Amino acid sequence: MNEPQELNPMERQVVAVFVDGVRVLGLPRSIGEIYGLLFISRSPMSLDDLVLRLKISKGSASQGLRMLKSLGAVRESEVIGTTERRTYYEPAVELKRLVGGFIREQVRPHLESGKSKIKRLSETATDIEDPEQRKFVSERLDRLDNWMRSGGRVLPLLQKILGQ
Amino acid sequence: MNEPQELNPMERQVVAVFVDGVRVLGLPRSIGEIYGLLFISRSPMSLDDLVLRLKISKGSASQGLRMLKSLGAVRESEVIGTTERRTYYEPAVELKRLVGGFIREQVRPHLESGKSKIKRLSETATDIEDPEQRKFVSERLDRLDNWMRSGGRVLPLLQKILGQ
DNA sequence: TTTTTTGTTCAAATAATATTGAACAATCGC
DNA sequence: GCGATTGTTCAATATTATTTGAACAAAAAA
Repeated sequence: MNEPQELNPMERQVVAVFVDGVRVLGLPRSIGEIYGLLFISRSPMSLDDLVLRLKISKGSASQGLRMLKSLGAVRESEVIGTTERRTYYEPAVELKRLVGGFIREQVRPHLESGKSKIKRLSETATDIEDPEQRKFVSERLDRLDNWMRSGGRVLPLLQKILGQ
Repeated sequence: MNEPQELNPMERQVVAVFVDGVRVLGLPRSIGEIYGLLFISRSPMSLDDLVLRLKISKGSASQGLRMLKSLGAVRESEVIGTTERRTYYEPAVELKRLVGGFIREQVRPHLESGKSKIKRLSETATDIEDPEQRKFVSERLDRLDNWMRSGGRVLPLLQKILGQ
């Protein structure tokens, strides 16, 4: 009932590509390992499968799967016709969905919190005594606000374009 | 000849916004501190100014400025009419330029190396014995390749849109 | 030439982040 | 109920990334 231990070369290299990929996105390596292995596997895998094949701890696998679920990057697969208690996972492979999840979970929250911080700063800026200084700071804060707006406008566009 | 030490509240908060911002982009905090302070300062600053006001080491400031230069996010400012030896820096504040630099330095290289890794894997995949398995792996690698292409296509668009 | 100023480099120290694993909960089957 | 299975949580630990600071180089001033 044990899984074959080692990853084969193809699996190893695909996993490496994803490990690299998620690092660019600022996500932990285990996320890339898990998603990468699911991506190149023909059948859904359980938490235990991942632990055995990737040689990571149950804790890592559990947390990694949780994050991948929240990103919409994996789904629980219906294993039909068995009295199987374990849940099996398969990767979501539509780029649109992946990008959407990343934007929703990782990008939007920062944009929002940034916007509100800047708004508060802009209000503070009106208190600055020196008119020259006040003008300068207000201008810069406006610019910052514009950046955020641009970001906000670009995201849905991104999703649209990447959905073919 | 010493700088005023502490950042004032406005400066502190603007710096904090940028520290947050660069973290999302996977860049070190010092980058955000340096750029943030330059962004909200009316006059260009030297390396020493940054060290004094941000209380960071000369090493950090030097490395941070180097990276910001490579990203096109700061420029050396011409301080006219003085026999000043120090170089002074001012921020590049055009979103287009910042996005362009980030894409060029941080995004493109990863996209390129990813593409070539996948290309190599696709060639390897043709050696897989089992036809079903070969088909599956090839499909997935194709998909991966498509993701990369989509990414490549989206970048110039991004730059265009963010350039107003 | 010697000293001072300005800035860079990089090994070591530190800080930030991710992973582990043991304890715990929940659910199933007996 | 009781043991076995599956999965979660989180404090301790390991790993990775960043920052520091001392040594160094280059160029100007004395």
